[in-house]
Amino acid sequence: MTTAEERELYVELVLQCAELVPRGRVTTYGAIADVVGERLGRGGPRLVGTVMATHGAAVAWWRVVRADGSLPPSHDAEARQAYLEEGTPLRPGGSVDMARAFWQPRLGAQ
DNA sequence: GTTATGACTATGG
DNA sequence: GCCATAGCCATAA
Repeated sequence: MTTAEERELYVELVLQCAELVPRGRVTTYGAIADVVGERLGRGGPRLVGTVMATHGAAVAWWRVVRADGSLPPSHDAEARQAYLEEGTPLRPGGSVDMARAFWQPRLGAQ
Protein backbone atom coordinates (compact mmCIF):
# COMPACT_ATOMS: atom_id res chain seq x y z
CA MET A 1 0.00 0.00 0.00
CA THR A 2 1.58 3.19 -1.00
CA THR A 3 -0.61 6.18 -1.37
CA ALA A 4 0.75 9.39 -2.81
CA GLU A 5 0.63 10.98 0.63
CA GLU A 6 2.66 8.20 2.20
CA ARG A 7 5.30 8.35 -0.49
CA GLU A 8 5.58 12.08 -0.08
CA LEU A 9 5.86 11.76 3.69
CA TYR A 10 8.47 9.04 3.37
CA VAL A 11 10.51 11.22 1.06
CA GLU A 12 10.26 14.17 3.39
CA LEU A 13 11.36 12.21 6.44
CA VAL A 14 14.30 10.74 4.56
CA LEU A 15 15.37 14.19 3.39
CA GLN A 16 14.93 15.50 6.91
CA CYS A 17 17.26 12.83 8.28
CA ALA A 18 19.84 13.72 5.66
CA GLU A 19 19.47 17.40 6.44
CA LEU A 20 19.89 16.89 10.18
CA VAL A 21 23.25 15.20 9.81
CA PRO A 22 25.76 17.54 11.47
CA ARG A 23 28.75 18.90 9.62
CA GLY A 24 31.63 16.46 9.63
CA ARG A 25 29.38 13.49 10.32
CA VAL A 26 27.61 10.95 8.13
CA THR A 27 24.79 8.45 8.38
CA THR A 28 23.81 5.40 6.37
CA TYR A 29 20.93 4.38 4.16
CA GLY A 30 20.13 1.58 6.55
CA ALA A 31 20.02 3.86 9.59
CA ILE A 32 17.64 6.25 7.86
CA ALA A 33 15.52 3.34 6.66
CA ASP A 34 15.41 2.07 10.22
CA VAL A 35 14.27 5.38 11.72
CA VAL A 36 11.77 6.26 9.02
CA GLY A 37 10.58 2.67 8.80
CA GLU A 38 9.91 2.59 12.52
CA ARG A 39 7.75 5.66 12.16
CA LEU A 40 5.93 4.71 8.97
CA GLY A 41 6.01 0.97 9.49
CA ARG A 42 7.76 0.12 6.26
CA GLY A 43 10.63 0.97 4.02
CA GLY A 44 14.14 -0.31 3.54
CA PRO A 45 17.62 0.77 2.56
CA ARG A 46 16.86 0.45 -1.13
CA LEU A 47 13.90 2.76 -0.80
CA VAL A 48 16.09 5.33 0.89
CA GLY A 49 18.54 4.98 -1.97
CA THR A 50 15.75 5.52 -4.46
CA VAL A 51 14.57 8.58 -2.58
CA MET A 52 18.07 10.04 -2.46
CA ALA A 53 18.57 9.36 -6.14
CA THR A 54 15.34 11.19 -6.91
CA HIS A 55 15.29 14.03 -4.40
CA GLY A 56 18.80 13.92 -2.95
CA ALA A 57 19.95 16.96 -4.90
CA ALA A 58 18.05 19.17 -2.45
CA VAL A 59 20.01 18.02 0.62
CA ALA A 60 23.55 17.15 1.73
CA TRP A 61 23.51 13.82 -0.07
CA TRP A 62 27.25 13.31 0.55
CA ARG A 63 26.50 12.85 4.28
CA VAL A 64 24.60 9.67 3.47
CA VAL A 65 26.87 6.72 2.75
CA ARG A 66 26.73 2.95 2.59
CA ALA A 67 26.89 0.83 5.73
CA ASP A 68 30.58 0.02 5.28
CA GLY A 69 31.48 3.67 4.84
CA SER A 70 31.91 3.50 1.09
CA LEU A 71 31.19 6.77 -0.66
CA PRO A 72 27.98 7.17 -2.63
CA PRO A 73 28.42 6.01 -6.22
CA SER A 74 28.39 8.37 -9.18
CA HIS A 75 29.52 11.28 -7.05
CA ASP A 76 32.32 9.94 -4.88
CA ALA A 77 34.79 12.59 -6.05
CA GLU A 78 32.47 15.44 -5.07
CA ALA A 79 31.65 13.77 -1.79
CA ARG A 80 35.31 13.30 -0.91
CA GLN A 81 36.00 16.98 -1.47
CA ALA A 82 33.06 17.88 0.76
CA TYR A 83 34.49 15.59 3.44
CA LEU A 84 37.82 17.36 3.24
CA GLU A 85 36.09 20.71 3.69
CA GLU A 86 33.97 19.53 6.60
CA GLY A 87 36.74 17.58 8.27
CA THR A 88 34.89 14.29 8.09
CA PRO A 89 37.18 11.51 9.34
CA LEU A 90 38.32 9.35 6.47
CA ARG A 91 40.11 6.03 6.29
CA PRO A 92 43.22 5.38 4.22
CA GLY A 93 41.12 3.38 1.78
CA GLY A 94 39.19 6.54 0.86
CA SER A 95 36.01 5.55 2.63
CA VAL A 96 34.50 7.23 5.68
CA ASP A 97 35.67 6.23 9.17
CA MET A 98 32.29 5.05 10.40
CA ALA A 99 33.50 4.46 13.96
CA ARG A 100 34.09 8.21 14.32
CA ALA A 101 31.80 9.81 11.74
CA PHE A 102 28.61 7.81 12.06
CA TRP A 103 25.65 9.82 13.28
CA GLN A 104 22.39 8.22 14.36
CA PRO A 105 19.49 10.06 12.68
CA ARG A 106 16.50 11.15 14.75
CA LEU A 107 13.22 12.65 13.72
CA GLY A 108 11.85 15.73 15.41
CA ALA A 109 15.03 16.33 17.40
CA GLN A 110 18.77 16.13 17.38
C1' DG B 1 0.80 -10.63 -13.04
C1' DT B 2 5.63 -11.20 -13.93
C1' DT B 3 10.46 -9.37 -14.54
C1' DA B 4 14.02 -6.30 -14.21
C1' DT B 5 16.24 -2.69 -11.76
C1' DG B 6 18.17 0.27 -8.03
C1' DA B 7 22.74 6.08 -4.59
C1' DC B 8 21.27 -1.25 0.01
C1' DT B 9 22.90 -4.87 3.56
C1' DA B 10 24.70 -9.17 5.51
C1' DT B 11 27.18 -13.18 4.84
C1' DG B 12 30.51 -16.36 2.93
C1' DG B 13 34.51 -17.63 0.01
C1' DG C 1 40.74 -6.14 0.75
C1' DC C 2 37.44 -7.92 -3.45
C1' DC C 3 33.58 -10.75 -5.68
C1' DA C 4 29.34 -13.58 -5.63
C1' DT C 5 24.89 -14.70 -3.56
C1' DA C 6 20.68 -14.04 -1.22
C1' DG C 7 17.27 -11.07 1.06
C1' DC C 8 15.15 -6.90 0.90
C1' DC C 9 11.02 -3.30 -0.82
C1' DA C 10 9.11 -0.05 -4.12
C1' DT C 11 8.97 1.46 -8.95
C1' DA C 12 8.90 0.90 -13.95
C1' DA C 13 8.09 -1.70 -18.11
